[in-house]
Amino acid sequence: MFSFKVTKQSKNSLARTGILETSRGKIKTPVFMPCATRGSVKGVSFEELKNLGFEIILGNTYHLYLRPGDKLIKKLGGLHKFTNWQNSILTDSGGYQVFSLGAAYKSYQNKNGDKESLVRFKKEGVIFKSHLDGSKHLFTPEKVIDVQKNLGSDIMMVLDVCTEYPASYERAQVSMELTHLWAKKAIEYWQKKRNQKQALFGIIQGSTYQDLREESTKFISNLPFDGIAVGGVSVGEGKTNMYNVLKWVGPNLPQGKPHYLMGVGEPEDIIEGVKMGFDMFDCVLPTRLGRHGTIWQTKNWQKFQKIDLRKSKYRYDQKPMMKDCSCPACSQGYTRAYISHLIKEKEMLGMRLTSLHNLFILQELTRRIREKI
RNA sequence: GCUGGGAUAGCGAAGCGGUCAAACGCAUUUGACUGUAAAUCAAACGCCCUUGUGGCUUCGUAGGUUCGAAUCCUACUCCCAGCA
Repeated sequence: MFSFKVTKQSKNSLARTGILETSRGKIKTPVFMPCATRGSVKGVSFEELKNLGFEIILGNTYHLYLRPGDKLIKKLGGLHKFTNWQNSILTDSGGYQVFSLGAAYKSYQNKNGDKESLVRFKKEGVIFKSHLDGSKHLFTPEKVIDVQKNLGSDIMMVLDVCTEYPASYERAQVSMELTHLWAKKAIEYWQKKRNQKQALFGIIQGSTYQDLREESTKFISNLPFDGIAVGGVSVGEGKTNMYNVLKWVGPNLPQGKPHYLMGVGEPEDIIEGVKMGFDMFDCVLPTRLGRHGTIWQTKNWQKFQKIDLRKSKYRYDQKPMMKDCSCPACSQGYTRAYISHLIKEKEMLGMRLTSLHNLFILQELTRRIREKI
């Protein structure tokens, strides 16, 4: 089952609160979804996620398909049973990997030292070379649904072409059109193979071009998807460009469906996204920044700043990561000095504590946003 | 005391006549990170500046050989190992 209900609409902006319901439970929106790309939110246990209040996490089709394999996961009872995470799971399609493996081809070298691309586009799908062993794989819109069915996620994403930045108009257009073709094929395939448990979201592309974004919004919104996502943002285009995209797309999204801003992000970006009518967000930043030693701080939950705990000025700093913070790390009395030491020593605990803190920040931010709306 | 081995930038450690301000690793500093090829990556790291196929001073100390020395020779100082 899948449903979405808007519970409150702000008068000042497009912001709204809602309830997303999957067969695993209800999710209050706006929501931030931590990334468990390979079936784990790096460094954080599911109990901790649950205690932080997260109701849905993200998995990745590409990664789980390669290892341990969607067939294995199916055999072991699906991703929820496999991971022991009993709340909702959204799986990304692998479209972003097409982008990130493709964009990185310039720097990729094979065994012979030659540069080669890991990705090749075709009309029916995309041929990947696994970053793990170089083996070739074909992802089609249909195949990606099959894989996500095997994973048993609650929300599936269609295969899209995540356009890199900067992209020429022609390139953005071609990518968008392929995305649309795949979206159509996906929804047709899904209608034949539909089950009652899973939902399917479409993805809008169009890079930083207003007419393309508007066209894509219309096209994707007119297909019978359960939710609408915006992709191809936070790919290096910068905040101004991204906020423009939100402005072009946000007001034109179908009101009754959940709006998902993919790959975002920074606390300020989430605030901006909510104002433009988005309900769902995901991002690797809280855990990645955390592992790299950077944490978010805020005083008023409007403006945020990052501090890098690797810096030596924190060596003697006995304050918690953030003042008056009730995250599992700060509230237990862990100091900057200690965490700084752990990070520099590459001790796992350090990364865990910073990840927990950053995840808490986003969870608390969305909670406050919901309250405010 | 004798016999070997050694002393290189913050540390470890290459180099053993020219292309050496000196590989590499660590540490340090700075920067990046937005649907995770990311517990990662990039840059700086003797001193100076007009930042360059730039200038200056370095490879235990002091001399010497050589057009040219971190690299060869001599003396000295210190370290380490074995034997007395």
